[in-house]
Amino acid sequence: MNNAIYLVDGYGLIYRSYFALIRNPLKNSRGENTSAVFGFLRSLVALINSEKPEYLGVILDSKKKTFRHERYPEYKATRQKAPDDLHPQVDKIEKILKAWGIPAIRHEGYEADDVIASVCRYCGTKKIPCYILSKDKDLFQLVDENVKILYPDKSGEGYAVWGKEEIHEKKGIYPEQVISYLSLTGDSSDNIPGVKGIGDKTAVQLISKFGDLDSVYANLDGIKSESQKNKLVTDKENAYLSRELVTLYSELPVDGPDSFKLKPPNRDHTLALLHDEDIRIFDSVLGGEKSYEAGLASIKPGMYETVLSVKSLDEWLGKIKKSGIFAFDVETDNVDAMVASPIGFSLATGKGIACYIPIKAIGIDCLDAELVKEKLKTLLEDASMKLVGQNIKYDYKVMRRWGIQLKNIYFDTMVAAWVLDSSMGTYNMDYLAERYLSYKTVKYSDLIARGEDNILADLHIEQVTDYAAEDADITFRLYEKFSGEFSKRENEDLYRLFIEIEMPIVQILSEMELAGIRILKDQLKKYSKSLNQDLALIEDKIYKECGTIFNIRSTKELQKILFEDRKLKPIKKTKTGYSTDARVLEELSYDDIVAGMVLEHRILSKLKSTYVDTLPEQVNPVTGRLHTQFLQTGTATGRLSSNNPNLQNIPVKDERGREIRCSFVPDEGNCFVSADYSQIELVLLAHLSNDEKLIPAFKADADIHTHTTSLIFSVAPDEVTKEQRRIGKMINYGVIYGMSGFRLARELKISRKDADAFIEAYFREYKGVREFRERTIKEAEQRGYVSTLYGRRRYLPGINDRNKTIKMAEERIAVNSPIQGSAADVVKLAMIKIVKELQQRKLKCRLLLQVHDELIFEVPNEELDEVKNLVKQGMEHVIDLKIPLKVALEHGDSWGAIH
DNA sequence: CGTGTCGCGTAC
DNA sequence: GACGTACGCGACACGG
Repeated sequence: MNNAIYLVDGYGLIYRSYFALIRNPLKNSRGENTSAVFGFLRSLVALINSEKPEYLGVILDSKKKTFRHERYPEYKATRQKAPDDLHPQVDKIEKILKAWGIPAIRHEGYEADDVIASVCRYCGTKKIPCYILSKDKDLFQLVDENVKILYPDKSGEGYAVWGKEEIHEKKGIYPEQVISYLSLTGDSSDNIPGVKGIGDKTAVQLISKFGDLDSVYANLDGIKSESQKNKLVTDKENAYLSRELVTLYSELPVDGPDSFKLKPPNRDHTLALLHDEDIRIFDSVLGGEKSYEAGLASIKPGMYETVLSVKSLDEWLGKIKKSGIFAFDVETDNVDAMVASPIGFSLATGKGIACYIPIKAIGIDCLDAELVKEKLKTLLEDASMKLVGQNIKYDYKVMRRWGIQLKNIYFDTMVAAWVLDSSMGTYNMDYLAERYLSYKTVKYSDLIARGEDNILADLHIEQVTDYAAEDADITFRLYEKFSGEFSKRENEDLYRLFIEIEMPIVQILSEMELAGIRILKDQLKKYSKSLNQDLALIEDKIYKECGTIFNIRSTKELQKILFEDRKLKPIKKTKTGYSTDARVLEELSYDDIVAGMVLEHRILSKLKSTYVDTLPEQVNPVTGRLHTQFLQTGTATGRLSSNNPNLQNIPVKDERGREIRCSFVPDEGNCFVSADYSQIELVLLAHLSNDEKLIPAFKADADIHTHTTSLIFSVAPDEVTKEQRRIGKMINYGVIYGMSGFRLARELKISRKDADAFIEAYFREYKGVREFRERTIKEAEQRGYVSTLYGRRRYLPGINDRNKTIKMAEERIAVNSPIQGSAADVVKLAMIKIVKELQQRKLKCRLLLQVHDELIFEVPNEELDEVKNLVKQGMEHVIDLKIPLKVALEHGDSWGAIH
C-alpha cells in the first residue's frame, strides 16, 4: 500500500515539456502544437507507473494575480508572455486530467508553490510521506524528513529522489537555507531582485558560512571582500523583500488525502480527447485495445497488386499515363546506386493505388526484364509524365545505368520536406511517413536483418510487394501533403525555390555523381608508402625521446605522456581531460620537442588515413572513377554536402595535403576547369546590408581585406602591413560567423581588449553591416526564421530563449545563415544555368564537382576556350546584385595544378 | 563484433 | 560560454 501523497508542479512540467521539443514540436493533424500535452502526460504516466500512487495531485497556478503581486507590483513583470500555442494546451491538459480521474488543484490568489507548501505542512502534521515532482529551486525549501523532491532527468520519464542530503550535495545548501539563498541571488525569471551582483557561487558561500540571511547581515565584518560587503549593504532592503517573496505560504486549508485520491478513468472520454490530439501512445496504458503501433495507420498486407502479366502491366501503364503524374521507386540489390541493379519497380498514382513489378524474384514467374525495360521506357522517358520520388537521385542513377533516363523529375519528397524545414536532420521516408502522415511503414530492416546477404529478390513476393509498393504509395501521399504545404500563401517563396532551384539541381547532381572523377590510384599508393616511412621515422623518434612506446593516436595516452611524464602545462581542457589539439601542441612545441613531433605525426596520419589510403579503395571497379554522393538535404543552410568520399574537404592549404589534389586528373584529351566565386559571402554581405562603405569598396575592385584593415587601423590602404591585413581578414570572416572578441583575441593572440576594439572599429566603419545584423536578429525574433535571397528559410526555435548562451548561438546562426544560404542559392542557380547552356551547345564538357563557391569541370581540350568563356559569363551574370560577382577561372592537368 | 560518442582535423 | 556549415578518422566505452 502506498499512502504517500504525490504533488506535481503542473506548470513547471508543462513548460518543460513544451520547450523540450521546441526544435521539433509535435503537432496534431490540425497543425496545432501538442508537445506540452504529450510531454506532460508522458512524465505523469511514468510517475504513476513506477510509484503506483493512490494519492496524487497536479497543482496549478492561480489564473489571477497573487498576493505577491500586491506586495511587489514588479513581481514576474519581466517574464516573457507564454507562447501563444502553449495556452490552449493547458486547457486540454486539464480536460484530459479530469477525464482520467487525476485531481488537478488550484487556489485562486495563490501560486502552485503555496498550495504545495500547504499540503506539505499538512502531511508533516499527519506524518504522511510527500513527494514533489519539480525542478523548481523554490520548492527545495520544503524538503525535510517527510518531504522529498522528485527531480526529473533529461529523458522526461525518470527522476532522482532528493532529500536533505541530496539537495546539499547538488546545490551546496540545506533546504532550510534555500530561502536565504534565494534572498541573495534573487530570481530573474520571477523578477525577484535579490542582491545585485551576487550570484549562485557567492550566495552558497555566504549562506553556508553564516547559516542564514540574518546572520550574514549580522556579521558583515566577517566578510573579507569589500565589494561583496558593499553590494550587501546597498541592497539590504531588496534582500529582505526577496525573502518575503520567496517564502512560500503554507497556511492554505487542506481537505485531507481524499482530495488527492486517483479515480478510475473514463476511458472512452480520455481516449477520445487524446485521439483528437493525435496522441495514441497512452492507448495501452488506458487499457484500450489499440496499442501505439496499431494506433498509427499502416498497410493491410496484400493490399497492393503484384504485376506478373503483360496485360496487367499495360493496364497500370495506361492508368498512369491517363493521370499524368505518378510516384516511382526502384528496388535494388545494393544501397550504392553506382553498383546496384534493379530487382523490381513500384508505381503509385493515388492514395493506396500502387503496384509492384518484379523482375527478379523466387518462386514465381515474373515478367522478362527486357520487356519491362521497354515498357517502362515509354513511360519514364516521356517528358509529359510527371515523376514523383523519394530521394529520386538514387532511382535516376540506377535507371540511367540500366538504360533508362528519367525525363521529367517533377517532385522529390525528400527535397520538399527539407525545403519546408531544413533543420530536421533526417529525411528518410519512414520518418517522413510517421511525422507527416502518422503512418507506420514496413521497414527494410523488418524484412532483412542487417548483415544478412540475402536481398529482396530472395523473399516471398507477397512480402516484397507489401514493402515495395508501399514505398511508392507513401511517396505519393507525401507528395500530396507537401504540395498542400507549398500551396499555402505564406509558402509561395519556398515553392518557387523548390521548383526553380532545388528540383532542377536533382538531375544535375545525379549526372555529376554518375560522371565521377578520375584519380591516379598508383600515385596515391606511392604517396602512402612515403608517408608510411615518414611516420615510422617520427614514431621512432617520439618513442626514443619518451623512453616508452605508446599509441600516439590515442589522446588519452598522449595526455599521460605530455602532461604527466613530461610535466608540460596543460593549456585547455576538454570534456574528458586536457586538450592535445593542434593549437595546444604548437604552443607546447616551443618548450618540448615531442609536442612538435606529435604535431607532425598528426598531419601525416590524417592525410594517410582520411585521404591517401581511403580514396583508392573507393574507386568504382567498373568505371575506374571516384563517384562521390552529394547530399542535397545535408545542411540547414542550403549548401550541399558530400560523402563516400567527401570531395568537398580535400586538402589545399598545406603543401603535403595539396599533393593529394594532384592525383585527381581529367581523362586523356581533357583538362580541368575550376571556376571560383571570389569572396562570394562577403559580396553577399555587402549586398544584403547595403553598406555604404563595403559596396563602393567592392565596386572599386579593392582587396577587401586590405580595405577593411585600412578602415579599422585608420591607415592608407598601401600602408597596411601584412600583420595588420591578417587581422582585417580575420575580422571580415569573423563578422560572417558572429565571432566574439574572446575568439578573435585567442585566434590572433592579442589581448581581449584589443580584439574588442577591432570589432568595435569594424562596426563603427561599416554601419550598414551593424544595422543588417540587428535587423536580421530582430526579424528572426519576430518571425521565428531567417531567409535568403531566394526565400530559403531557416527556423530558429531558440531565438527567444531566456538562456543567454542559447540565444546568442541562435543569433550567430541568424546572421550567418542568410549569407551562407544566399551564396548556396547563387551557386546552385549558376549550376543550372551553365549545365543548360552546355547542353544546348551540345558540348561534351561535364560538371564534376561543386565545392560551395567553386565549380569544377572536365573539358575536352578543344572546348576549353568556349567553356571558360561560357562558365565565367554564366556565373558572373546569374543574378543582378548591387555589386558585380567576380569569378576566378583556372585550368590545369590535375586538380592540384589549379590554385 | 557492432554501435555510439569524443576529440580531432579537413574544407568553404 | 565564447565562429557558421559540413564529413570522417581512430580511440574508446558499452552491450552483446
